[in-house]
Amino acid sequence: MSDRVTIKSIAQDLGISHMTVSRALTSHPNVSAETRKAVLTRAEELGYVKSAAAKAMRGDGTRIVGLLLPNLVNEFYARFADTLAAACEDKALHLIIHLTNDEPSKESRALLRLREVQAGAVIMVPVPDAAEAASRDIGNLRVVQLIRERPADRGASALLVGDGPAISDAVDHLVSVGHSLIAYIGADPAMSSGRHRLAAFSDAMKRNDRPLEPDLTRMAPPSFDMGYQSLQSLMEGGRATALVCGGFEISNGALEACLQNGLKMPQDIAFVGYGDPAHYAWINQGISTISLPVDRLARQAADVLEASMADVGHSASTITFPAAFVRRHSA
Amino acid sequence: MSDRVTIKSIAQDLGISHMTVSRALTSHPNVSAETRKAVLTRAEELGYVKSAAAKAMRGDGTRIVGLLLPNLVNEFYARFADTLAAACEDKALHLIIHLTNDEPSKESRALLRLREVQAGAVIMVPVPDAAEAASRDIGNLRVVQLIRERPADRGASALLVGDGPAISDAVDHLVSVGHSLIAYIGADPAMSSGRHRLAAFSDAMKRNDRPLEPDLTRMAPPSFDMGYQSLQSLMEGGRATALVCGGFEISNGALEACLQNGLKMPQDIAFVGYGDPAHYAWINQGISTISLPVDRLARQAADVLEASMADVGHSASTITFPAAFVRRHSA
DNA sequence: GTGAAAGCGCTAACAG
DNA sequence: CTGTTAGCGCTTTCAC
Repeated sequence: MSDRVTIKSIAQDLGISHMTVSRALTSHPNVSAETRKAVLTRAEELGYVKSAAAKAMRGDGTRIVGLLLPNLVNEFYARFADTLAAACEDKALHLIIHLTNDEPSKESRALLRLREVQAGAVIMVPVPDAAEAASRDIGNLRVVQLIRERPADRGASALLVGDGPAISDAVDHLVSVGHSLIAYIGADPAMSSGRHRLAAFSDAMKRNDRPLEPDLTRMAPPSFDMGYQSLQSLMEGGRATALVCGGFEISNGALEACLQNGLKMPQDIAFVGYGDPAHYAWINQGISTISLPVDRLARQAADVLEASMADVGHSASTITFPAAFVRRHSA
Repeated sequence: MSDRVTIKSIAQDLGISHMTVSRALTSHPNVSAETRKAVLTRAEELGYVKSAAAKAMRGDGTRIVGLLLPNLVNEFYARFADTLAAACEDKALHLIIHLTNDEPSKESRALLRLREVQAGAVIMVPVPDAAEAASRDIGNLRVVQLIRERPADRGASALLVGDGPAISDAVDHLVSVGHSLIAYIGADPAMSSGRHRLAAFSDAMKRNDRPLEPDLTRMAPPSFDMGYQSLQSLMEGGRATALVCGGFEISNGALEACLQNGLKMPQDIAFVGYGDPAHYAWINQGISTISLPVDRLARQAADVLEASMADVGHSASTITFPAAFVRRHSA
């Protein structure tokens, strides 16, 4: 009773060869209608389930894809995973999720595991301080980088966000309503995304004759805590009247700090977040933010995944989606 | 170059038998130190990764576990998945996530896929209207039911939430501040969780001499939309002065409706949500809610998972975690 | 200390 | 239309 039901056991049960069973089950033409019916019926009764392991070993490929994210708590990542998982459901793909917590060692282990189960492709948010090792970890996996780009990984596709114009809009807006001491908290420039966002902010400030002040900028590996702490230290400085965030976690952390400190936005500080979780619209009569097209990113990711599962030739592509400055009450 | 690196290819490369390679790689005693070293070095150089498929086919078991959730957008599910995924990371388990959207057909397909890849166990939030078919779908998977209980699935463990006392506390509180027309929106009683929550609400009302009014209760399969619509129709009725929600999605939907309608809480309506997403604390000066111990649930889930992977004997257990009424500003 | 054979479940390639 | 053989990558069992 507890033995696995295989094509052989079905064949034995029916007194035929296992090949006939295999053919019947795979809709192969060369099987008589009645044999097929008998097989199908018996398979159903016995609760036959084909072995993915056996298929994989024959080189037919698993339909496993990996998703590496820092976490699932941040709503951006959660929404991305949600949409991607739904798409995988449709495309009959198995989605294995690994959380890296932005730690290189976890990223390495996750990639290794994925290779063990012969995942065909992986969508990943590369961890910030990518050691050289990373490119070795990917082996023959098709890689799609999300949000952040790690040029070292050759042959990887990338799904990025063009947030320069949105950040620029945010700064222009802040200046237009009278701010001149605008602070910025962002990822450290080691990452492409960190560099680009900082550059966009810096350029916009310069254009408005407000050159970057080290005193008003905070850069480090991005995290909720980093955002929280940075805001605290900024407030201790006592100069900033406005803030632009350059990262999801950072934004949530800084916002939490503002709320806990009872800061009125935009009176005490004009706040521009990063990413647009559903609840931002309802906090403090609306948090202004840089909004990213999560769903489009995820759907595109699903398409890229499927394409890279099918194609034999690497066709690394980089697609950039535009972000937008959404003005609400906090700035 | 693109051929898979196997113990055979390493063996050939080194001019030895693949068995020796296997032994070297598995720390078997009977291998000379220098052979082992040579093998290890070469394997590293070639980027050898052991085939999970081959191991699985030998009956060694994959370390795959499944997680079936309605979605990942609701913060409760996202947090649960996050904590569980982190725990799986530690336990070297592969976590495959399937979203059911509370549709029976998706649940069936997800379970089938999981059986194909020989997942050892699955944690699932059973979909509401479980046809009889469901129990057939689980095959030889170890099942851990989360939040909702489907008694039909024999031998399944369950991780439930004891929210009766918390719901009771919420009602008592509402009555104590003068409410008598208290509405309830919850899952339909077909599900155990729906029944229990309704019973708790009903009992508490009775105890306070406020028998249940059909006019003020809404029950249906739980979803964001259902919560949203139910609140609208409740408001059209114009009688309710307070509301208790009996479900995650319902709570979010009803809250969205309140906010969009510009309802002041608790003045226009005293609102008690269900589940405690981080942002509830910051919306409308704080949303009162029934708070669930997500992290404890997830950690327990991970432990149960690991236990059921190891054990041969089914030891179905049911564990109930207590919920709590968290009073904030909205009620 | 090392190797050869067998078999896990499945299908492509040949026989009949 | 149906059956036999072989082999995917790995480890267990039994030689040497």
